Amino acid sequence: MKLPKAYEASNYEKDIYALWEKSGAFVANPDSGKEHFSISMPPPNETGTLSIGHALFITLQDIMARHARQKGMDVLWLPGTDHAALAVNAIIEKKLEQEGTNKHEVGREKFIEMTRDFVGNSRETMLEQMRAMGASTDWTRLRYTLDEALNRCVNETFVKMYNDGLIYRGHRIVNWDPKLETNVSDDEITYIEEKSKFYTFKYGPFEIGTARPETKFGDKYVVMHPDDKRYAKYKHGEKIEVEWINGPIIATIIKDEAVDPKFGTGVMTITPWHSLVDFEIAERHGLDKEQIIDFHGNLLPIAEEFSGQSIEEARPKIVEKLKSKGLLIKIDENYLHNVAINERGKGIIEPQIRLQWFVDVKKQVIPWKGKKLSLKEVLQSVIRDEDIELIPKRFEKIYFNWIDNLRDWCISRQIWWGHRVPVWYRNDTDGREETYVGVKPPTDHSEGWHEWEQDPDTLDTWFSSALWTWSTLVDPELAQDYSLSLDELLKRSKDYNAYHPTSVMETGWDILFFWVARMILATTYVTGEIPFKQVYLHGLIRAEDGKKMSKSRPESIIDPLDIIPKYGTDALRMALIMGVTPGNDQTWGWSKIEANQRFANKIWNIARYIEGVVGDSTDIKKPQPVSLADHWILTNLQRIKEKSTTDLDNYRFSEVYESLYQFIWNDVADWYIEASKAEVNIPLLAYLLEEILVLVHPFAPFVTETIWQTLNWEEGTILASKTLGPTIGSDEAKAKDFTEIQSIISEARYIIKALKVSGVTLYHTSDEFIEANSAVIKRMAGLQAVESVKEGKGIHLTNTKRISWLDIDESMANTYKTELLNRIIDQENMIKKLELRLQNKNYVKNAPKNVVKQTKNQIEDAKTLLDSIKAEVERFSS
RNA sequence: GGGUGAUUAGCUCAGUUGGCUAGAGCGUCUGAUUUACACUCAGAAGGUCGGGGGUUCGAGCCCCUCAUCACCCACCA
Repeated sequence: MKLPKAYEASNYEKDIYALWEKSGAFVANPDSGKEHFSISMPPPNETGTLSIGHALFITLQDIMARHARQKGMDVLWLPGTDHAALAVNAIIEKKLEQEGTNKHEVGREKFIEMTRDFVGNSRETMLEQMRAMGASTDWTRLRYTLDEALNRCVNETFVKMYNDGLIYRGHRIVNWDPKLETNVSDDEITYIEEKSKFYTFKYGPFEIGTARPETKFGDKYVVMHPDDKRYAKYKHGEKIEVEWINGPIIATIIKDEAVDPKFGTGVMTITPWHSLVDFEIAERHGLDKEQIIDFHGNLLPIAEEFSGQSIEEARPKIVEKLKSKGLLIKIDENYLHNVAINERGKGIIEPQIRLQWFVDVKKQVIPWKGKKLSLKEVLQSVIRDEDIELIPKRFEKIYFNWIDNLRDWCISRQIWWGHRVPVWYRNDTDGREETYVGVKPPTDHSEGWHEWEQDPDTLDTWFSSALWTWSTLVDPELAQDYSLSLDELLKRSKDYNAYHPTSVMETGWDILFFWVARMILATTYVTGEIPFKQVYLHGLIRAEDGKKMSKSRPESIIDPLDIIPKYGTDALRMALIMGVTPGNDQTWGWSKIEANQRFANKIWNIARYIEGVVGDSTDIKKPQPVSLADHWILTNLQRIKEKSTTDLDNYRFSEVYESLYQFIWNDVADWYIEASKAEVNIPLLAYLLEEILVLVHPFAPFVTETIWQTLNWEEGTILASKTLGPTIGSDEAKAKDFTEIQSIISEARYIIKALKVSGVTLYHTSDEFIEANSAVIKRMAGLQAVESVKEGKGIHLTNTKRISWLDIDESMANTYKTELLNRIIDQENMIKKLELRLQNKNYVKNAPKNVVKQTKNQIEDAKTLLDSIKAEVERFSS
């Protein structure tokens, strides 16, 4: 025997993966003439190692890819990694900090070099981990967001948007992170609730509230709602003199509807430089904006004596000063408010006005379905018109809500790691300035002008990931030819034409806005096509206690690399699939892993048994059903194949997994193989094994391929390349007969067990059916014998119409009699319920005919059963 | 403030457009067995599907409402 007793995953997995990779089975072939199926792998951030979340998405996508291959499609699953600008930058800066230095000391060039080394190592580790997970990706098409061709796509997109007026540079309020010294987008911010002091100050005739007195130095506008009757006597634009922190100032009255009259006193002063709402008020009325806090979080000279002090240092002193001037009215110690922090790096956000690059989401210049739409409108249109389907559908509502709140997208970042903004500036000696926006740096040197200098900023990571579905399909060779326009480049790229739009995008719902929406935005704009037809959104994997896995609780984190060597990749994959549903989080459970390690071993042992039976048989190629069990298992196989195909097409992974589990373990192992021990059909066993291996392969690729390779029934083939074929025909009536055998066996087992007897014989009165199947019944029910007699006494089987009884003394059967009496009550209740249903005229009138017919059949069956149970009880009583 | 999801067996979860007596894994209990597998087999117990109301011949599933938990978005000076 070639297969050892138990499946030890770690002995095989590496070799199996190497075999697949060498075979080229995962390499897409656009010229194959087959229907194409393509998925872009969401490129993991190059920040170290893969997590259990990555393991989940690799498993889901791998099942999709392998399933498509089994249907005979040409599959491209394109792998890649993301440079993850902000996330990586934060890691490097932290490292520098630990080494007692910072990015300014090491300089931009050295910093980027360090980062390159770091991501290079991360990348290698992560690609190995993807292989360990069994990812059937096309490694010949591996991509990286900073590849030259992808970088070109980024620049091309930027330039195209700039020329269309969709990208502009402007002084706008942004979310400034003083810690990482960059701004971040609205979506990268999270809020934490904090208790802080809320101060009320006297401001001329008004009372104003604030949690941030240190921003108030420049406040010279006092704003109230135009309809607020309390302040009707103050006119818009009216000037009043008020005593303030550093002496008297002239304040101007502004009426604006942004003020909530019910909040506090209904009056506020504004700090346009450091608050979005204030900024917008200032914009509406053309007011001055003044910076109070610098980009490191310290006060500027406007604060006079407090200049240069940090926020934390200055705040109490400022309050003290206002108090001493008699301007402090009260302090609320228990004020709850939300503090904005940067998700990466956790710096506290200080809104600041900065000169930044933005994508205009409202300008209507994108040709879409014969109209000119804005980016925002295109985003809405593709979902509303069902060009793109979100799975589950409920995320559409969340998606629309996000778009409704969408503001212009700030795409420039002040970090060093990433795609440089493709814009250059130069001055001439008279101080005039020129700007150049282009895919490649400008090369001209004009008389009287200084050299061109590139904009120091880099682009938001999501700007480059937004192009991922198509930038990865651009031919890298062609991309070096800058005489080609982007349109021509796409047109001539074979992969782009074959694989775009991609079939499905599989990713976590947590990056629906960051990534999915932005891919739609950028791709519809540049290519005129949607990036994908469907979006399958998976949930988070929570720790065993139901809480999020978090670095602050290291014990909560499950590392796939700890699990794989011990339990095997297949066990991990199936544990992740068990009970998974789109959009819902799942809780980690060790019992799932253990259950699936056992399942892999079960498959192994089924193979091992069949291997032994098949031995050196040569005619295993012509399987035909003979016994009732043969027909039954083939009928079930047929059903399971159809079901798993449609279910997988509809992304019902958990259901497919579960029905395969039941089929293999219960039907094949516990019934069919056991029955085959009484009546063997060697070619059919071999056929069945092969079919099972193919069916489970997408879920458990390693154990199935290992079995296939070890058995080596078809020299030189690999299971990963096998397609699903038609099932051998079977007779349904015979299959149904086998279920009757199952009833006989189950009932016999049950009685024997309940009465704790052994060495029992089953008698029947020359019943041909039982006679013909006596070997299977005897073996599987654990009987001494199955014999035909003219008459006799014993405990009768009630679940079958065949007259048969077990050779057990009726006096032993009191326990069983109670059981029978209970079953009589059950059956009578059931019949009553069903008859009531039939008596209901509306039911008969409205329910589908087959449902009504089913009910009638049920009643008949129940009555037959009831009669036979009653007869048995009678026998006991007499 | 607006929105979403969850609530089904002791635990973790499935349950497709409403239609057989609501399922699985783990756990529990009772037995069996040593050449496919103790990573096994046979069997059992365990659920008024969060509460209330409604629609329907029929509701775990649809509608209303309440409760608890989790999450998302917006954000107030």
